[in-house]
Amino acid sequence: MPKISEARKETRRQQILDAALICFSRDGFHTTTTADIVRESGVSQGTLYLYFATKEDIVVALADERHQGEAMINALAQGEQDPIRGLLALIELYGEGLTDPRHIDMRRVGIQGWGEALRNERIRTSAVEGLATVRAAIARLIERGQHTGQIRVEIDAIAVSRTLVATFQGLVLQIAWGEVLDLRACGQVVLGLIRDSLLTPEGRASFEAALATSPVHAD
Amino acid sequence: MPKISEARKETRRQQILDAALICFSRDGFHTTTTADIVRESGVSQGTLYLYFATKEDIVVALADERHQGEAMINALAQGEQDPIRGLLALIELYGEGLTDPRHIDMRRVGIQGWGEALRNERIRTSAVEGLATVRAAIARLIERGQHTGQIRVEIDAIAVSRTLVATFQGLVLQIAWGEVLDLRACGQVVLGLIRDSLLTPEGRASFEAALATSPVHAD
Amino acid sequence: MPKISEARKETRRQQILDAALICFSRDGFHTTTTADIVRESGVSQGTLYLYFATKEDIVVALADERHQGEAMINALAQGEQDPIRGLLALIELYGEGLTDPRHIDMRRVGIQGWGEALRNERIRTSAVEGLATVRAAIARLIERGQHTGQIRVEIDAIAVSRTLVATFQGLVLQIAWGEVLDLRACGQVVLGLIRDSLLTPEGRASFEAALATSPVHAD
Amino acid sequence: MPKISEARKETRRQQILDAALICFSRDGFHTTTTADIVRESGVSQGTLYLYFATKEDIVVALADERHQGEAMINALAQGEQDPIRGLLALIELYGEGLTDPRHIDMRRVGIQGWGEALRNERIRTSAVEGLATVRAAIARLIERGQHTGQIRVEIDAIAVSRTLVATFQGLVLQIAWGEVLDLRACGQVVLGLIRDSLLTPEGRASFEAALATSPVHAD
DNA sequence: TATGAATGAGACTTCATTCAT
DNA sequence: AATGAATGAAGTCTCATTCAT
Repeated sequence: MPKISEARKETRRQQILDAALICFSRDGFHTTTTADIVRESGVSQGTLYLYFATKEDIVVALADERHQGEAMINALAQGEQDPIRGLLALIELYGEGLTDPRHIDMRRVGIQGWGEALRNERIRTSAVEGLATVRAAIARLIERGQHTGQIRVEIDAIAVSRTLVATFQGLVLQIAWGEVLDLRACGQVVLGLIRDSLLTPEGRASFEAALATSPVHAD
Repeated sequence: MPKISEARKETRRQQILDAALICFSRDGFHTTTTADIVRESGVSQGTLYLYFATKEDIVVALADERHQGEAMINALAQGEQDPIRGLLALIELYGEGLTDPRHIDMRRVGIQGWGEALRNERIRTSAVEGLATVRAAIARLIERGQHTGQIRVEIDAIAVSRTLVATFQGLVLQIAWGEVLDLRACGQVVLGLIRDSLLTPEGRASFEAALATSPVHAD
Repeated sequence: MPKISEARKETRRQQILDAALICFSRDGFHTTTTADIVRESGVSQGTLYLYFATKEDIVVALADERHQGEAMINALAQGEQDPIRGLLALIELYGEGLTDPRHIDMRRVGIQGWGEALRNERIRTSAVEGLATVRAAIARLIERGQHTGQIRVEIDAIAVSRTLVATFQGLVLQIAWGEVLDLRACGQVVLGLIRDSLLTPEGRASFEAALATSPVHAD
Repeated sequence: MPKISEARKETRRQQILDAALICFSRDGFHTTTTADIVRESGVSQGTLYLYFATKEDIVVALADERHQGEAMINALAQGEQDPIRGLLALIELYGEGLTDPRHIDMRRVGIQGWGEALRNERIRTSAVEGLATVRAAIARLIERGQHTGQIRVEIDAIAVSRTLVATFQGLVLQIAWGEVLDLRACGQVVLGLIRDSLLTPEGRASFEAALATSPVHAD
């Protein structure tokens, strides 16, 4: 029987992760010391190691946390009946996530994680799974669109999904660097790709209809 | 009159940078110790600091070196008379650079640099300048294409260039992670965007002609 | 509530300072390594830096510690009702301090500090304050003696105090160098200065009386 | 037969010592690097070691150089026929040396040397010999005064000479620390000691006569 | 469960000295 | 005789982790 309730334990854990996110965003994984996290979180040095075995575990835990958010977003997109609508919903959601100030630390830490993932098995696994989840969601939407005749059958769903995700990743990076970019205009470029390159004439009709009822406008 | 020729000095410097690139690619900036670089390069601890004042200076020097390569590639692209041909040349060159095994360490180190750039002024400057160089080259090609009537005038050249660069960045990342992706197919997606979304009917003629004489095939 | 009592903490700190004093006396500030202090004190490298932020801080702390001892000695001297007695008490105390084997390391380190004080603001401040404290005590005794008519009014109290302190400093140095000197005889020279050059006839009476009840004999 | 003339060699050597003096005065022995001396002197790193085997040798050479100056001063004092005049001449000369701006670096380096002398045999030897030279000169003057009946026979010549030198040392220190002190007044204290405590009535007559023809005035 | 003092391995950097030219 | 690039030992300080309380 635990002396401390499961809920209280989770609160503590989250308290540490929140602090770590702030530190990592500000100073990077390696420059951040456990002492920094301790200071930021208000727990003691010893307590930190009661919840995480190593500093690396904190990094991994944060990577996994990001992942969860992505899974949620996708579920949302798959819920759409019309695959074109689903695609647009996904783009819109990710587009919003790109600039939402509440996620700025997450995005910054995520970019650091890209580098870590090159050499850290656990982090790469986490990153690649996140990538795969989104990619699969997009690919499935495209395949559904091909079945419904809205998307051209000769389109390589995998390649498109990879490319779209790549574009998002690059935009995340540029925004995090403080580049001033017209995200709306970039979104139009992506929508242009979909409309002009992917869709069949029937698909284009759904596309226009979807845009009319969506905050993302085509021109 | 220097006892050691300027050339010899440059060789030494490069020797250190080469070693550092290998180490950084393998272990990351922070995990790599100066002792590692010393071991890899064959120079002594003291000599290392004869050529670079701090470890950070080595990182920055590598960032700047990458940058130079990019400037060269762009000059190449601007040489093309036909803007569409120039655009395709750029895409082809970067596409090749994406998988060229000689640059694998550079790409891995570059990705680490993305994270550093978030917090290190000198590295961000270097990274952002590299980005700007490529972006500007693409934007100029597009604008030239708009003047020649090959590219639709309502296209936002800046947004397209940013988006294209973003896509490249994302693909660099995915490839570095060891993701197995059909780069040819992804290239087709990008070419599709250009052909279907950017070009005028006249532009499309140049496009087909250019592809016919290029290693990147559309079908 | 601290896990470790304030007293225990102070003990640790003193333990380090004691070790440092021994090392500095033996090897000098610059030749002494933190490893030496660690070895001598029995604490670990890490612990050393838990109590002192830098090696220089240890040096400064030792300088300040010396200072405190001096303040105490002076309070003692000011307690004397008769200024002549006070003066003699001071001289006697300092004379004893000159050869007391318990303070040998302090004196040696103090001399090193004289050199450091030339270039180190914090150490100079500490040294100059110590000097000023003693000087002021002597000057005040002299002024009191002038008011009571025991010391000639045309005497420059400040100059005398400075000169007396200077003499002490020089003797400290010579003794530390291992010079074999007859400290009793040197004391007589100083007493001679006071008796013959400073005192009024009335003062001389107190002087003789004071000597008769003091361990320093004029014979 | 040397390739380089003895004179030119000596010039080089002095050039290095001059630079070292400046560096040591500014930064201290230990903080000064051979690179600093090289920079200040204009010779090369290699050349430095052509003239001095080790950095310590430079320090010792400077200590010995100081020493020579002292020997000269004393010869001057011993030239005086009248021992009282000689004593006053010595005091005057040293008093001037105390503030002469041309010797400021020498005094600062000398003070550093006091600390080094505690642990470095060669430097202590040099320092102690310098001290002994001056002390002996003063003692001899006093003994001569005792023979001529100008100085009281019960005076301990050794103790007085030690005490006088000590006073000078202390004043050197205080001045080097930037203490604002009335050197004239301090000189009067020392003169007072001599006149009131050391001299016989006959001696006092010579004393007054000497002062009248000297820049150091008693009243 | 919580604390925070203690640890010690190891990182970066400096610098006196050497030696090939 | 003169140079200055090269060396590598050693120094200061940091920090992830442990453990007695």
